[in-house]
Formats: sequence, structure tokens, C-alpha cells
Amino acid sequence: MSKSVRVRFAPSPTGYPHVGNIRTALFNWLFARHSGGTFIVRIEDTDVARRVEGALEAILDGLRWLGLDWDEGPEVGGDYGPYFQSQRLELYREAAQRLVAQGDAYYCYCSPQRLEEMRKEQARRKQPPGYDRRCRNLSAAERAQKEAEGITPVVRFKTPLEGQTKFNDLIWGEVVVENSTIDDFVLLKSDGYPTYHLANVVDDHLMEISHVLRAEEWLPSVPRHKLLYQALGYEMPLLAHLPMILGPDRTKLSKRHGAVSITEYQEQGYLPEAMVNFLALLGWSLDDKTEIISREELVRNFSLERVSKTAAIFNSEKLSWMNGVYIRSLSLEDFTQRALPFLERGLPPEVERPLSIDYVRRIMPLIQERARTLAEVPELAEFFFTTELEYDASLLIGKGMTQESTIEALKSAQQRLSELERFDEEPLEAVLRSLAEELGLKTGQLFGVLRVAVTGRTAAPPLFQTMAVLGREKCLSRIKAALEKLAPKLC
RNA sequence: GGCGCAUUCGUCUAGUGGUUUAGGACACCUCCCUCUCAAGGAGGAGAUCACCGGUUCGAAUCCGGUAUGCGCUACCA
Repeated sequence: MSKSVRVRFAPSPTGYPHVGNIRTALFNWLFARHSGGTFIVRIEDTDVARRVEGALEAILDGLRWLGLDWDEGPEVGGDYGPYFQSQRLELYREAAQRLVAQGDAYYCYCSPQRLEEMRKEQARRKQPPGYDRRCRNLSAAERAQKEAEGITPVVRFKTPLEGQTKFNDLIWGEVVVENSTIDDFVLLKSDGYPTYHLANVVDDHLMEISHVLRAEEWLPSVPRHKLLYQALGYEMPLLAHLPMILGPDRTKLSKRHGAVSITEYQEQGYLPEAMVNFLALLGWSLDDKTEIISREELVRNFSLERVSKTAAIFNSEKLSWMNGVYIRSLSLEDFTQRALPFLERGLPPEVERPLSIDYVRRIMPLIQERARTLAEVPELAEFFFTTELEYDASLLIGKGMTQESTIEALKSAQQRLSELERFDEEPLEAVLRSLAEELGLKTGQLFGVLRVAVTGRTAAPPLFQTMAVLGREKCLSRIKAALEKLAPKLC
């Protein structure tokens, strides 16, 4: 009978929610939900100096936005709390003291300055960096002397000098490391906070974590953890290291590559469901063809066996395509509701607020199939809202047309449109098609002229639908404005 | 420098000894649809599976070496 699955996402509030970290959270969440296990969020706030204000909220908001709900952790509590490492200091201290008492760890009094000089020296002599173990075998008298000097020590792990440490990773297989390449790493800092290594091992044990799913960059530190588990007499959880996410230049994805925080994607109008789909496919695949896959299918099919080992480059063009697919699949009302805040925020300030929801509802069908992100919606729809259109008059003159023929076309269109009974799509199309024929113009020529006059651009939603939404009054005044733009050129 | 890991179209990937003239997707190109754009449809181009050697009747798939890349090497996570 296998233990129940308990996995954790353990972010450090030292920065904003990086998509790489969020992908790790997603995989943990998917794994938990797939196996009916427990998804835990634990805050690793042991680095007091690097703590960033607001980072914690941003991380939790990111998880919530993507729908990655946690069963234990901040705000929800749980039986294994507290879930902030800063509130578990006593636990780490006890563990560290026990290790010292057992002879598996020792106090180190070396100053940061000395350590830095030591590292410089090692670098100069091209030797592998690492603590030189000066304090490993201090006598009781020597220790008393240092204490008397008022030095607060750190606790270091007494790494075995010989032998090797082996472990098995669910994704990478067996890895073997010589103990001689591992130095005596710090367990407890002089400020009383634990390092990641200690806190992580103690908490994963106490919280009964069954599987550790985390980024590949942790792979090299597993031997230390294994040694710690052994010294503490704990059973080590199963391990699965996830491939990294890289920028287009193949280095660790960072600020230089553009948006890296999940909150930025939210602001840029990506849909959470698209984001989940895209992130899931970064390092995992269902088969040889599935691209669009729902959250439910993801949960149903997720497995560690299908996680790849190779680092993936974040392809934002593909994300953008995928987001477009999701946008188009939304119901019109859903799309409208999601686009509304972006419109309120993104439309020019002179547009009257609040926006008329009825008017917006009529516009959105024309926008939905053209937007790749919600943030594009205001730009695509702007001409529906503004009173003045700004464009170059030369755009009005279509292919194979002259100023004169353009003016003639505009004038006769003006005439017909004002006489039209119903200003709807079908009658508009009928009247304008026959007008083109009368004028001896190709439909494309006439429609092109009108498109620019009415929208101010050469690329826009279908003309008749657009005109119908704009209404007769606006269309006529815009045609008039177009004529005025062209008229001075005649003189 | 040391240690570890990886290497299939530009990118994400499928592929776990023969069904592969290596499949799909994004991006790109052509054509169709069409009032422009978008979407959609049909095609195309694009990978000597990093390289070298070995095992085998047969290797992208197994083994060894080389190269390249990435990660780690903190009183950071």
C-alpha cells in the first residue's frame, strides 16, 4: 500500500512569481490532483535580507489566477503548520543541535571575510571552491575561546570525506556523486535562520511530503539532502527534478527576455486557461499531437513519466497563438466580460466612461476573432469609440483610383447611405455592391475607400457589420470628414 | 577549475532496436476562401536525430569517447 501523495510548492518571497516557478507549481498541482493527493504551499522565507515587499501576495495571486488551489498553506492552514518557515525556527534549531550532539555537524566560527578570502585564494589557484573545514575539529577549549570572543557561530554539516552518495530521480534516473566533492555546507546561519538545505529536509519530513517536484537547478544539491536525511534518520521523499525554462538565447529565463512574472502575463491579457495549457506543455506532453488540452484533461493525464529532461525555451509566439485559440473559444458573453476591464483601462481618456455595455456587446463579436490577447482589444476596437479619426488622407485613395474618383465614390455613398431605410448589414451590402457597379469600380475599391473613411484604417472587421454597429449618423459624419480631408488637395 | 546533467526541424515536441522515405504544433512560404484584416482549408520548405567509434542482420533508440550547452559550486533560494 503506497503512501498518499503529498507534494509542495515552496516559493521564496524574494521576488515576483517567475513563470518557471509557476510551472513548477503547476506540475506539483497537477500531480497532486491527478493522484488524489494533497497540494501544499509552503513559504520559504528564511532569507531575511532578500525579502521583497509584496512578493508573497503576488505569488499567491498568481496561483489563484491560474486556479491552482492549495489544500494546506497560507490563508488555509492545515495540520502540518505553520507553513511559513520563519515561524518554524525552533524546529530547525533542534535538528541542528541534534546533529551537533550526534557528531554529524559542528560549530564554525569563521568570519565571512575569511571565507571570502579563502574562496578568492581557491579561485586564484584554480582549486574547487568550498569550505576548508578549519573548524571541523575544534577542541572544546578552542571553542570556548571563540565563544568568549563573542563570535556567533554557524552550524555546518560534517560531510563524510569518503564514499559516494547515490540517489534515484524519477525523471533523471540514478545519479552518483563522490562525497569528496561536497563541502561542509551551512545548516544554520548565525542569525538563527536555517539555510534552504536544512529547512527543506526538516519540513519535507515533518510535513510528510511524499514527492519533491522542483526545478532542475536543485539536482546537484540532492546528495547533501540525502546525507542530511540519513543523519537525521528520516526517510527521503521521492524526487523528480523538472527541466528548466530558458530564454531565446538559451540562458535561464530572466527579466532580459521580457515578461517573466506571471502577473505580467495577466496584465497583458493572456487567459489563465491558455497559460496553464502552455506551461503544461513546457516539459510535458501527452502524445505526438495534442496541443490544446483542458485543465481537466491535464489532470486526468498528467504523469511524471512524460516529463522531458531537456530544458525548454519559452516560445512566446506559440503562447500568443494559443491564447488566440482560447479567446476564440470563449462564449461571446464571457469574452465581453473579460475584455471590459481592458477596454475601460486601454481606451483613450477622452472616451466617455463607463462604457455602454450594450454598445460593447455589439462590437465584441467583431473583435473576438481578431484578438490574440485581451490587451489588444482596446486598440482593435478604438475607432468604434472615438469621435475624431486620425489617418492620412492618402489612405482613402484606393488602388487604381484617383482623388476625383475617390471623392465621387464617397459622395455617392453618402447619398445612398442617407437614403437607406434600414441601416443593417444586408441592406448595406446590397446597396453598396450595386453602387460599386454603377461607379464602374471593383467592390474591393469602393469598400476599401469606405473602410478607411469609416474606421480610419485599411485593416478592420468586415465593412458592413462595422457600419451597422457604428450606425448611420457616425458613418455619414465620418464620410463627410473624409471628403473634407480630400477636398483641400483639389485646390 | 571541479562536479552533475543534457543534446531530434529556428522553437515546443512525438519517438524507448525493425511499422520512420523521422510524426505533430508555432513561426515562415504558396494557393484557396474573401470587401481589408483575422480565422479557416489545401500544399510547401525546414532535422545527414551534435560528432566519432562500437554492439547488432538492423540504432534517433543500447555502449564508449569527443564536442557543445546548461546547472551547481554562498551564513540565496
